[in-house]
Order: sequence, then structure tokens, then C-alpha cells
Amino acid sequence: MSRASELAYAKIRAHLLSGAVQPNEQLTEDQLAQITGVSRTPVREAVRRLEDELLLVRSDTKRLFVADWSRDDIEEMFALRQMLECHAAERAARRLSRAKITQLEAVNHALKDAIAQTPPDVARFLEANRCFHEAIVDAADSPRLGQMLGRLVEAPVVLRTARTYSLEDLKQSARDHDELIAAFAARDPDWARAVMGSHLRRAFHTFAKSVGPKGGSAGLDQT
Amino acid sequence: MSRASELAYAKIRAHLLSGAVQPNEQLTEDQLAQITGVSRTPVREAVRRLEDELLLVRSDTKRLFVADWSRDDIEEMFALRQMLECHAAERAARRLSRAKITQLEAVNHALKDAIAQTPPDVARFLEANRCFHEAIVDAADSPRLGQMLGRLVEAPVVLRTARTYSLEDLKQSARDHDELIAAFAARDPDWARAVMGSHLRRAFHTFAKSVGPKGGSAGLDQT
DNA sequence: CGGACGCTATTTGTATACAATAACGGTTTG
DNA sequence: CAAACCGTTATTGTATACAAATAGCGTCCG
Repeated sequence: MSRASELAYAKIRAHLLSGAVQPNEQLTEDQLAQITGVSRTPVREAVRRLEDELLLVRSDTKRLFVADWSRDDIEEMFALRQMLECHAAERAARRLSRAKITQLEAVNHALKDAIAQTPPDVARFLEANRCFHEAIVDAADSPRLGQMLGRLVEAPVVLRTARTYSLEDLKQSARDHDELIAAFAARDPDWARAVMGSHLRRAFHTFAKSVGPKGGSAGLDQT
Repeated sequence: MSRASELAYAKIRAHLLSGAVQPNEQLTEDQLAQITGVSRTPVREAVRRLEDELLLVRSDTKRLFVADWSRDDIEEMFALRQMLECHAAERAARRLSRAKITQLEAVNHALKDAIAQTPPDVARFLEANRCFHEAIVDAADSPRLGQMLGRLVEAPVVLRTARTYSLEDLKQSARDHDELIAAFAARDPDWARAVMGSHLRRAFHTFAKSVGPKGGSAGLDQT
């Protein structure tokens, strides 16, 4: 994307995740234009992307509001991500070159380094983790799949989840990645799918524990 | 969407599917604005949607081209649709009210009527079919899932596929729908998923047969 | 003759002014 | 007192003018 439009997207997104706004709060394009320092034209483009990611929603009369994510919404989001990313892992297992697998190993090595710090460097962990999963989706070589997962992974919940990881959770993630790499090296799509499935399903339960039992809006509220 | 923007979307889409343009042909926003009779602003919004649906693509320098769908792209598109719509069927089986199931029966009745014509009324069949599947996705009650499937089903290939249906194919579709309804009535998610899976997979093979063996661009070319 | 440079024309990106539409509030009327 | 109507204000949608970036082409220099 172009400069102003990309800037607007980043700033609005940061604004939403910062907690400066409440779920269901109304926003106007003018406000956002002021906040971002660009005109409404690129703001509207940024807003469209954020609507795609369901961070913003429009009322029936086109007015703009901060989205409210229910616990069910989030659960469904995890389910979709699992479904799509398992598929990606399966395809990747058939396509990954030896060189790419080596790259994955390097990324997971960096991830382990981040964990080995005291205290663990969560930011670096997240970045390495993102990079690892992105490489797999890339290797799946399906534009649409990549597009869909791109939108899901942008979801705010993913960010919040990792904050609640315990050290043991982080280590288990690294082990999952190791096993994924093994499945790729063995060119075993079924194995890769299965590992990815349990990897992501565990992430969901980690999240579920951290937000407590069912019911209520678990989205962007800063409790 | 708003009037001009929606109009632009519809006109551009029709223009693409009409065969007046070739895959990889360049388009400009100005051209499209002239064709649609609105200014570039709503055209840009329409173009963004068509990019989402991968009917249009942008070069690395933001220039706009008609997308070229390879046979592999289409195969992957079917696979994704199958994955998502099976999931939708599963969720729908848990949620569909008796009243909604009755509505599905009515829709499928209309579909059978369309088939019973001599010759079969393919347009009405397609409309009823779209309606049937849409109702299921609706019942799945997952905004993201709906969004994703919306984009996939918009894909041009779906339209072309039905043109090659034989009468027997059409009848089999109706039978599949009947069985889906039975699975919903029984509130059996596994059954619903399985029926949906074979239903869509068969559609893929019908398509695959019609475009011939692997290799080459099977997308928008008007052969 | 080939390749690199720079000019021009084309195309996309952004700002702004204006039009259309929807919400709000006050008033009127049954 | 409630509900519908109308004018005002707020908000989104569209057109247009202009700015930035990019491609295409001709020329100049080696």
C-alpha cells in the first residue's frame, strides 16, 4: 500500500489496540483523519481493511463502530485459523524445499533463543513465531489461503494471547515447531497437519483459560 | 455498499466475465470510470473488492491487470470452498431451526422445478442453488466464515461450471440437497459435513472434466 | 550498435469541496 | 402525553483537481 494509506492503517490499528476506545464506540472518518494526519481518502481505504479484519464494523446505515468480539467470535476465529493453517501445513509438507526447511530451523532456533532469555523475550518470540507460521503459509503457495490467514492472524486476540503464555507454554510451542519441521523433512502431509492442529488447538485453550469461563465479551476490553 | 460504488462493482464484474477482456490485460481506473459512468473514487472501491476476489490483480508497481486463473488456482479454490462449506454445514446442523429447515426444503423444491423444465432452466437452478448454500452459511452464524465464503463463491469459475452440468448432474445435486436436509433434520453435524463434502467434491470433478486435463490457464478465457 | 540517461506521458495516490443521506431535537397536533 | 413531522446538524459518499510515482521512448554517448 501507499504511504498515507498504510500510515493511516497502522495508526488506526494501534489506536484500537491501545485501549483508547471502547467496543461499540462510534468513530468518524474525520476523527480518524485528524488522528492519522492524512485526509479522509486514505483513511477510508485503511478503514476498509480494518473492516475486513473485523476490528471495525459498520451499522446498517454505514456508521462506523469499534467491533465487539464475543467469546464465541474468538472461538470461531481460532477454529477457522486451525482449519486453514492445517491445510497450509499439509500443502507445505508437499512443497517445502530442503533449503526452506533449513530456514525454518533457523527461525525456530531464534525463537528458542528468545525463550532462553531471563525473563523470556516475548516480543522476539512473537516475531519469530509469526515468521515461522508465515513461512509455512507461503510454502503452501495458495494466494487465497494466504489472504484469508493474513486477515485472521491480524486479529487482535492473537496479540493478547501470547502475553499470557507461561514459560512452559513457550517451550511447548518450540517443541511443536520442531516436530513440524520433522514432518516437513519426512514429507508427511498427514503428520504436519496433525501437529499443526494440536499446536493451534492448545493455543486456543491457553487463551480460553486466560479469559475465564464462557460468556461475555472477551474482545478489546482492557481488564 | 452505496449506489455508485455498487454499480461500478457490478458493471466491472460483468465486463470481466463477458470476455471483453483477456487475462493479463492491463486496465486503468480511468477506463473503468468511463465504462461504469462514475468517477474514479467509487471505481477504486469496486476495484478493491475485485482484487479481494482475485478477479483483478496489481503488479508490483500498483498497475491493474485482469487476473489469470491457472487450473491449479481453481483446484485450490474448490478445496478451500469445500473445507469452509463443510465447516458451515457442520455448524448449521447444530443451529438450524425447524422453520429454517422447512425453508431449505422449499428452496430445493424450486431447484427441482427448474430441473424439471425441458430444457432445464439453468439460470433458475443456479439461483436456487446459490440461495440454498447461502442459507446454510447464514445458519452457521459465523461472520468471518460468511465473509470468506462470500469471496470464494463470487469467483467466476462457479458460474462457468454449471453450464457444463448434465441433467444427471443437476439431479444428483438435488438429491445431495435432500440428504443435507435430512442430516440437518437429524441434527447430525458429521452427516451434514460428509454430504457437503461429497457434494462439492463432485462439483469439482464435473468442472475438471469440462476443462480437460491438467495444465494451462483455465480461467477467464472464452474457449 | 548497445546501453544508459533523461524527458514526457500515463497511471495511481491524496486532498478538498460538494452532494446525499441519516441522526438529532424541537415543535406541533391528536 | 405520545407520536409524527420538519428543519438542522453530523456523517458518509462522490467528483474533481492536483501531486507523486512509474513506464515508455527517444537521444546521446561510449
